[in-house]
Amino acid sequence: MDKKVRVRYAPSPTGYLHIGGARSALFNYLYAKKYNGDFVFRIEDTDIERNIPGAEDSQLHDLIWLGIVPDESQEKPNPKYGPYRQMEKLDIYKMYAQKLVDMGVAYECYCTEEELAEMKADQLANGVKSFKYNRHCLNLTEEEKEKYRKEGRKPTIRLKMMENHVFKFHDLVRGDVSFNSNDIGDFVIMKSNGIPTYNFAVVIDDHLMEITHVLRGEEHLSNTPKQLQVYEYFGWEPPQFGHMTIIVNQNGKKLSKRDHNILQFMSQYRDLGYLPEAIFNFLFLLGWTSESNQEIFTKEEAIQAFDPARLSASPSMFDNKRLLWTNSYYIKHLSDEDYFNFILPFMKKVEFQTEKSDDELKKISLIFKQEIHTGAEIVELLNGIVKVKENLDEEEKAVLAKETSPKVIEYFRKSLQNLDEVNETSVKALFKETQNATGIKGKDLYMPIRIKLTGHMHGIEMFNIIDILGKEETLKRLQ
RNA sequence: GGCCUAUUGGAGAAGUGGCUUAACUCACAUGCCUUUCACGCAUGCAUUCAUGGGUUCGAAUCCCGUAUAGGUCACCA
Repeated sequence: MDKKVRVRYAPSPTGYLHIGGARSALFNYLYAKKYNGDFVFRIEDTDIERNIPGAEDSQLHDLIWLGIVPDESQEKPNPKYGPYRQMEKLDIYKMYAQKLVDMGVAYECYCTEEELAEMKADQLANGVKSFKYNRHCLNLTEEEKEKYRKEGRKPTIRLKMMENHVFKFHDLVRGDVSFNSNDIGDFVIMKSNGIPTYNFAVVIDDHLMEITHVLRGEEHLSNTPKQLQVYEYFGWEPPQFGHMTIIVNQNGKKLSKRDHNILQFMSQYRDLGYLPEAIFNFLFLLGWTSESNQEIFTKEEAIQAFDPARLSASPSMFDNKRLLWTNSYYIKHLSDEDYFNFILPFMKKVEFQTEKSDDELKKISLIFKQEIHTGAEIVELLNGIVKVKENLDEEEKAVLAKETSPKVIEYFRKSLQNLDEVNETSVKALFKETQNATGIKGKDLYMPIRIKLTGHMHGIEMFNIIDILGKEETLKRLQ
């Protein structure tokens, strides 16, 4: 019987859920669900200086918001596989590192940061093509070690790479990939503070947690041989790896925190009124395409369709416009009830002239359902109606200055005053009546009134504007 | 610099030797609808697959070189 599929998303709690992190979590999740496996959420918190309080909880909860719900996490531990924080397993790493030392394939290294930097500079100066640790401490005697210790030096533990050994593996995304061990220097597996490095801790964790498949960012591709070396020494079977391409911005550069054109964090999208389903769908198609050219996927459809072999091996550009399009699609297809629940918090930010009941708000919200791309847009659109734009531009002034305009406005205002009920039919009839009485029609008829009411030449239908403003405010503005 | 990877329109991309005079979606343009904008609908948008060679009856698809871009070479993950 095949092993149960187990995958993981393992962020370091150095920040909030990032768009790229969400994407790798998504693909791992899809893979697990497609094969009825488990999706594990694990914390890689070995860089104690960069950890941020609260980051691990927000990472987890933003993921859940997106619909990517872990089967195991620090909140839902399985005793067989926990703990889910690396800092809670320090003894375990220490024990495995010692095993490697005892096997003679790992050794203490007493070199200081300065000595290492000097070594690197020397190698570079002597035309060495790639920097590798020179194994200065490989065969240290007990006396030499003791001497270093007396100087106050704390050792790291380095893994001794095999000689001329080819690490070959089948990458789920890229196909067969191989590296030669000669290109890789002996790397640190335990830092001098007793905490394991990433490349060591992942291996121990993935093995202990029985992880079967690892989909991760391309930046890990060249870490893979190091990790394979650890697997090899322990005689463990490595998981299957797949390296996804990175996300780049419009300039083809890797997404960085300094990129202000692209929102980086999930919470920012939530606050702006993006729907989790839309982001899920957008992320799904960032570097992955379906055979059928389908563009809109429910979660279930995505699970069924997903195949890591169809992940693109070339960088994916983050296209804001496409995200907007996807989100507006999902907004349009919300039921009126769901739409209202989604949009209400945004509408509450608008200061209407008169108090609005939920029913009234609901009616108003529906006017914009086909139009908005994000929840936050409705605030802007409504404010454009609720507040008259103060400085008219030349074109707008010209419309009001036209000799026919005062006539239209005056007649319309008076008739409106006598109107009992304001609704679509009655307002339309009013325009008809104004047209008949003044002999003015088309743009000359509608534009002056529109500009008088909102200050804009474009916007939603007039009866809706009047409805939102209320009769009293409308009359005031027509004065 | 070493190692690894990628390169199809404005963007995401399909394409794995003949069914491709390169699908589909977004963007863009035009037209229809409409008092206007948006929505919706219709139409248009790569003689060409980074580039130079080669293999083949036939190449975007296979091979080699060149260019460009990215990743990595930490006691960061």
